[in-house]
Amino acid sequence: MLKMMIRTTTAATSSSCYCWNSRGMNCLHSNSSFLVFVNNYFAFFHSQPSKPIKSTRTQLEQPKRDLPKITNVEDAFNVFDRMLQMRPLPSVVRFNKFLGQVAKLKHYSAVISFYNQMVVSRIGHDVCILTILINCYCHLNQMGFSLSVLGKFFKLGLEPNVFTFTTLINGFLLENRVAEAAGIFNKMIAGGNCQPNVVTYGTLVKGFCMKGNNSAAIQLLRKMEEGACKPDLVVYSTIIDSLCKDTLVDDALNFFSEMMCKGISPDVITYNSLLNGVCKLGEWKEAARLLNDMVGKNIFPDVCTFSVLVDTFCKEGMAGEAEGVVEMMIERDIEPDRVTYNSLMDGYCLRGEMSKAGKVFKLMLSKGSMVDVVCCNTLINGYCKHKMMDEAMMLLREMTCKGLVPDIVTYNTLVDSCCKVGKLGDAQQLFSEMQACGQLPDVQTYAILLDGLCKNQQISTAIQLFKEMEGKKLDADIVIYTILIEGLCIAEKIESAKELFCSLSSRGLQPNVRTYTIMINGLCIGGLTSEAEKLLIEMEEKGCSPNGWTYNVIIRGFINNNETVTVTGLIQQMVEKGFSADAWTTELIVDLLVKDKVDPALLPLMQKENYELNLPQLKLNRSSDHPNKH
DNA sequence: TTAGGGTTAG
Repeated sequence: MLKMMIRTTTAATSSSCYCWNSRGMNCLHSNSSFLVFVNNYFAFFHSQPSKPIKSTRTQLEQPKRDLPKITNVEDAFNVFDRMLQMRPLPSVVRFNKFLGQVAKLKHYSAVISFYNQMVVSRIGHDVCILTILINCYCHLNQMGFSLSVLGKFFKLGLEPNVFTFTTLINGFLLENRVAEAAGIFNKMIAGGNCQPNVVTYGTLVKGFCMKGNNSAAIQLLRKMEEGACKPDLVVYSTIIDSLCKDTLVDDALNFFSEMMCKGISPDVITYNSLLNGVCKLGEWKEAARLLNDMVGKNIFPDVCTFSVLVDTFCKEGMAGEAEGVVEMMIERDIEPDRVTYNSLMDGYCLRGEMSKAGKVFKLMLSKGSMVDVVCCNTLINGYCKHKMMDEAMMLLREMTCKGLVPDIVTYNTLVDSCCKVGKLGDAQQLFSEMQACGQLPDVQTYAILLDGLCKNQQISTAIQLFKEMEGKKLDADIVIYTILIEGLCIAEKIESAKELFCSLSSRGLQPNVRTYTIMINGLCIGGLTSEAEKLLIEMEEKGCSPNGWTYNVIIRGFINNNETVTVTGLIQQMVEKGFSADAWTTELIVDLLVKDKVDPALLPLMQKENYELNLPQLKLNRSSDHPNKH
C-alpha cells in the first residue's frame, strides 16, 4: 500500500528541481542538489552485494548459540519452563545466558519474575546473575531495588565486579542522577580493587553528555588518554553525538578527525550522529560528503541512516523525497522501522496531508507491534495542529483500547490544542483524566493550562491552579510567571501584575523579552505609559534587548492613549534598531498622519520601510501577527 | 553468562 502511495507521489515530484535551502544555508544548485547525490549514492549502493551486514552477522552468530533462540516473551516463558523441568537442572551459567537474552529483549520484568522462580527452585546465585538483576531494576527505574540487590552481594559474600558497578552507574544515569553515578566512579578509582574500564568511562561520558555537560565529558576523555584505559570508538562517538546535538558540528568533526588520527575507525553509528548533526543545520554539502565518505570506507547505511534522511526530507517539507528514500530502503531489503514511518507520518502532518499520514499509521498498525505511544503522539499532534480535535480524541481512546498508555506528551498536546480551540472544559477534563491514569502533569502541562485559562479570562481559576502547582513542589519558571502576568493584565488587574513582576527577582527569576513586553503592554492598557517607557529603558539596561514586538506594543500603547508626542521618537528608535512596524501599528500611524496628529517627519521613515501609504492596501496586507512570532 | 554510543512526538 505504501509503495503504491510512494510511487504515485514520487512520480509527480521526482522530475522537479529542488532548492534545499529553507534555512538559508549552504544551498546546492538545483542541478547538483543533495537529492541528486542521494540518488547517485543509492545507485552505488545497489551495485553492492546484497545485505552485507545481515548475512555477516548471521554467519558469525549462528554457531555460538547454545540456547534456543528467544525472540519474544512467550518463547522466554516456554524455554524457562523447560529448563526448570530438566533433571539435573541446567547450570547457573545456562540460566545466566538465558536471563541475559531475555534482558537484551528488554523484558526486564520477565527476568525478575524468572529470577524469583529460580530462588524458589533453589538455583544458586552468582555475581553475573545479580548484575543482570540490577540492570533490570535500573531499566525499570527502580534504583531502590537495584541497591537492595547490591546488599544481597554482601549478604552472600559475593564481590561486585566492574560489570556490577558500571551497571549501577548506568542505573543512576537513567534516573538522571549524574552526581551519584560519578560518586560510584570516584569510589572505584579510590578503592583500588575494581578499577573502571573503558565501558565504565564510556557510561559516565554518556552521563555528562546527557546533562549537556560536554566539557566534563571531554575532560574525562582527556583523563583516559593520560591513563592506561584509552578512549575507544564508543567514547568518541558519544562525545561526537553530543556535540552534534548541541549544533557544535565543527567541534564534532574535529573529534572525528582526532579519533581517526589515533587509528580508531568510525562505524555507522558515528556517521549517523554526524549526518544527523549536519542535516539539522541544513548543511547538505557536508551531508553529501559524509555519505560519500561512508561509501568510501565500505560502511553500509542502516535503518537509522535512512531514517535520518527521511526525517530531514520531511522537516524540509519534501515528503515526496522522503517517500523515495523509504522506497529505496524497501528495495534494499532494509525494513523501515517505526522511527522511519513515524518521521514520514510527521512529514505528511507538517504538510497538512492528514489522510496520507493516516494511511502510514494504518500501514504501521498492519505490521503488528510497530505502533507505539510516540507514533500515536505524532498523529495526534498532526490532528491537533490542523484543529481536527475529534480525530485526535478518537485516537487517544483507540490507544487505550490497544493497551498503549498515553504519556505526558499525549496529554500536553491534547490539552494545548483544546485550549487553543477554546474548549477549556475538555482541556480541564483531560487534565483530570491524565492524573487519574497516573500521568503526573509537569511544568509544561501547567503552563499550557494556565495559558488557556488566562487567555480565556479565567484568572481566578488560573491562580487556583498555580497554587495547586506550587503545592505539588513543581518549580514555576519564568514561562509560568509570564503567563500569569499576562493573565492579570488581560483581567485588567494591572497592580497585581506589577506586583508579581516586581517579585520575580526575589524568586530568583529573570524576566525575558516576552515578560517585559507583556508587562509593557499591560501598563499601556492601564494607561500607565510613562511606567511602560521606563520599563523599556530598564530592560535594555538589564541586558534584555527589546525586539520588534516590544516596540510595536509600546508604540500602539502610546497611540491608543493619545500620547502622540512620544511616538515619533519611539518609531525612530525602532527603525534604527532594524525593526519595523507591523501592519496593525502601521495602520494606526498612517491614521495619525492622515489626521495630521503626528510629526510629518515620520513620513520618510515610513517610506524608508516601504510601506504603501494607502489605507485599503494596508488592510489587505494586515497579517495576524502574534507575540510568539517575535 | 553480566555493563557504555546513533534516528521519531508536546
